[in-house]
Amino acid sequence: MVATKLILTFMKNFSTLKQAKQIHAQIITNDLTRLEPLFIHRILLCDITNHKTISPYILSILHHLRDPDSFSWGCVIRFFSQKGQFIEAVSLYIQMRKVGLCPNSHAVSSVLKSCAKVEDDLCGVSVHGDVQKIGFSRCVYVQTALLDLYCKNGDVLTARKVFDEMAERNVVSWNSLLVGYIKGGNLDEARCFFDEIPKKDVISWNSMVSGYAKGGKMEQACYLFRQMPERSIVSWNTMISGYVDCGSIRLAREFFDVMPKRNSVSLITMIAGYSKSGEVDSAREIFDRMDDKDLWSYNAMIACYAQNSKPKEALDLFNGMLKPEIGLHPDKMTLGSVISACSQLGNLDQWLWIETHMNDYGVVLDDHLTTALIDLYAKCGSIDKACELFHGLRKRDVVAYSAMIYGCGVNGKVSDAVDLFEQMVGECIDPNLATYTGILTAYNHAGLVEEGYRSFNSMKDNGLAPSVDHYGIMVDLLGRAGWLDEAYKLIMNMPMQPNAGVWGALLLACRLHGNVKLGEIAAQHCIKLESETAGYYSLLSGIYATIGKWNDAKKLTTGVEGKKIIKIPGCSWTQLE
DNA sequence: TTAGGGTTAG
Repeated sequence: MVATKLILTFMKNFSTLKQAKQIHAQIITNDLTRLEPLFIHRILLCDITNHKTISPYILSILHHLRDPDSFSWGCVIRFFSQKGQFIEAVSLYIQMRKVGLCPNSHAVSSVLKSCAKVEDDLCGVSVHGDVQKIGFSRCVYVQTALLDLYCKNGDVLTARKVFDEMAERNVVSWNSLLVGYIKGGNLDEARCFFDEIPKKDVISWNSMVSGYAKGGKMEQACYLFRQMPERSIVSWNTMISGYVDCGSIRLAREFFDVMPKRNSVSLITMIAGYSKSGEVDSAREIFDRMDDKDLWSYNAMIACYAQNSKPKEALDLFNGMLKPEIGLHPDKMTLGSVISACSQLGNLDQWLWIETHMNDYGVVLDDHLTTALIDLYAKCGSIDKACELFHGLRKRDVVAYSAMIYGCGVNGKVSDAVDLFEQMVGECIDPNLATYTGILTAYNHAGLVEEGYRSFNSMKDNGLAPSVDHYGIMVDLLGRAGWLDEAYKLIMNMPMQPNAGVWGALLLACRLHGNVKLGEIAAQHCIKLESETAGYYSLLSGIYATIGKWNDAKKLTTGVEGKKIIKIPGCSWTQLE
């Protein structure tokens, strides 16, 4: 009975890893093999929030059983599957099969769900083989999990076949296939299927509304939403998210304001929406309203700052999140935004500090984070480290190549940038706008006008229309090389309004080459667009000074002092603080 | 066993 008591303690009383370790040690020393299996199963089925830390103990308990049967294995597999540890669930299933045990329906339906999540077609197919061999044809749970797996793998035809052959179906079977049709992109077909569902529940309705919302068909989504016999928080959140995705933050807010009950998803969706539309203050207002701020809320707000050029605020919030009174651990999402913020500030130190805590956070660098780091290291001048990370990537995509090309460009390694560009095209990866920003920057830094021009003109061959930033780089490149008239002509032929960056590049070039006529034109535009920037006045005054127009030069300088215009410090990739 | 929220390059 001592052991029984210990197990009950294990189930109810641990909230820290230390406690779990102590209780586990007691269970092991009391020889668990003599316990009734029922108690073991109760441990596994109990709801433990701190599941990651107890996983090793669950495995240890399984291995301490003298002769674990298929029920024990099934419980453990279900535990891992329910707690989101899908790879572990699949690997346990494989172990169980190796031991020669026949899985029960719990084990099979759980492992099918896990297969769907780990996106391994092969393991799903082999479990399907088991299903047919062992014979679960009448088990609605197993059959539904199977059809869901095929839906998630994008094979709706096979899913339909499973559905048609099912001896018994419930609403989950219908919903699973409905989502399969929706994910397949054919909304009309999905709608016909939805209309056929004999007893729709709120999930059927939500799925269909979400299908319309994700497909950008908000009118249909709204029409269906109004017809719903009952609505859950998810229904409202789906509508909000749909409006956010199509850029209608005002309509999203209307739904948000009238919904009967809100949860953290509602708030996070609004934060992301405001972030997308650049309304950082409104996002912060929502964030401050949240009572229980979890990791997702912090991630949304930190991402909002990072995406809206407020890197300092992003890092402040990140550091606040780590304080003991909040005590949250960052995950991959957090670090992605934090690295982006570091990169914008040229602050490598903050990252180097984070790196020493990676083991505590339990975050492993994936390709996504590594790509962000390539950008960070390259911008901070550590091009060799960036290169090392780039070569360690499992798969190099257009983002990784673009970051690396840009990194080579700003570090004066033009031939490396060109090689990478060609290598990328050789791997059949299409360059995008950012790739061209990188390669044009490289040509610009090296002063290679003709090569730059050729590359700029080749953008349209790849179906890309240069953005205002690409024009800015070209004007800079032409201007620095002294081709001022060509640069001016390029500006005049731009399909969009030139911004202060474009005119500023021309102004700088005029200062370098002492061209008063174009310099005055450029300065006029710059001042019109950004009158508070002092740099333009001093550039123009510099042009006057080089040709001896001292009075004009002086007038401008005193004008600046009189107006108290802000001087923007020279831009550099080193930290601005 | 099914539905709603986030991350990388410029």
